[in-house]
Amino acid sequence: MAKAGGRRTSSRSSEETRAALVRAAGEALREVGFAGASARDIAQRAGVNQALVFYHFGSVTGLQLAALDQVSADRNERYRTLVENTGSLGELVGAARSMFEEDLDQHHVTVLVEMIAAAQFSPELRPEVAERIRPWREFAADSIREATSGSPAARLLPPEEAAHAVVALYLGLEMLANLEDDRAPALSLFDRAHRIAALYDKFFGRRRRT
Amino acid sequence: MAKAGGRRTSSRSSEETRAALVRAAGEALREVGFAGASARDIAQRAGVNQALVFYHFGSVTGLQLAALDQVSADRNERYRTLVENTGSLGELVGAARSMFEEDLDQHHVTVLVEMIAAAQFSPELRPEVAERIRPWREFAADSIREATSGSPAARLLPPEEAAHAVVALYLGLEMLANLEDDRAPALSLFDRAHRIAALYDKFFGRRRRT
DNA sequence: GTCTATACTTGGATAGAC
DNA sequence: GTCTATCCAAGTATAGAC
Repeated sequence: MAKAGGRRTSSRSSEETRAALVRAAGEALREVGFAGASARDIAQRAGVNQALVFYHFGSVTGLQLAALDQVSADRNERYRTLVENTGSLGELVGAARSMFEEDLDQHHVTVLVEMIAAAQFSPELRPEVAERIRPWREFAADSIREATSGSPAARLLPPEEAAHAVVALYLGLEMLANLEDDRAPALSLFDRAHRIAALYDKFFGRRRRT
Repeated sequence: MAKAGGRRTSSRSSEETRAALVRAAGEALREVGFAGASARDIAQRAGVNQALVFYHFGSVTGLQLAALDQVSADRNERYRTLVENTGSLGELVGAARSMFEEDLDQHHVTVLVEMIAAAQFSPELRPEVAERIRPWREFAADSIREATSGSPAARLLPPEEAAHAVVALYLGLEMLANLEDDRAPALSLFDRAHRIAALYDKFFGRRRRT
């Protein structure tokens, strides 16, 4: 409240510094991983002093979590806009393929995997990371539910369970693609899935409420 | 050759020391992760001096790779014995479920995930880790190929591609189960798959060459 | 809020005695 | 082959000046 009105030249930072640090932390996680994303490394990327990491975020992991937050929020928004324009299961798979490549190109999932791997051995980090994955699964469940509503598919495999599998598969495929530096196997799988989904759409579905 | 015959009391180690270190490295990877598996930590678990890590394996990562080697070999053998007794797709899925729980209980896949996550940012580690994953995928492909031979399934999704998906899914499910400390969603998926596989067996398959 | 300086810790790696 | 001792690098975190 008292901040908005007053002097501008001197207090030109704080919020900006925090943002720069979060941004730099994300970059560091993408480029040098969890282990390499030290306070010194991140601060240098942000062009600020190392001590500010602790002043603003308490600890390095605190900052890393903030970075994960941002990546999660960005990705969720992006996913929503991509999926909003889909009306059939086939289109949904197509959107997933786009997301997959985009995530590979920009190493978004790398950040996630790094944090998950690290959280495995940090009791205080694990719940935090788990919390940030939940939106992914809920979003997947919603998308699947909508695309298969009114068809027998939901009886064979409920959307919530399908979503769990989809998220796990997505993570695994990204890991393998990064590890082997080859996205072809994954893309080929998306194409298979697309064909099957199109077949599915032919029999059921495809009733948009315009 | 010259070693087997001679004195026993003094040279009682070397090979044993190496084995103890490899074993301890695996334990460390399971319990404290890649970052926590330092030369000092591992040496203490093995009950030997820290310097021996470098004498025998050149570097810590060298030792960690040796540990991954051992885990990979152990797991592959175990998988083979489990799958050997399966003749249908349903039984294959059942075996996979057993492996999944066993891997969760003993944190075998954790080791793998830690190494994959670390390899992402280590140009010399990446090919090594990738090399050690290949057997997994080949084994999965063989199993699937055999269980679906002579059926139209292979046309819809070739065994090699299915294997890629299975390995990715398996990795992802283990990661999520560890992260959320809840294996129920994954087990429920295995049960769904089992039901579908049983259905599949009813229509095709089930011709053992006894 | 931001910087400099510094205390403290941990870990990789090697030299040299045994 | 194994141990002790040690060097050096890098990292977290804090105190205190600006």
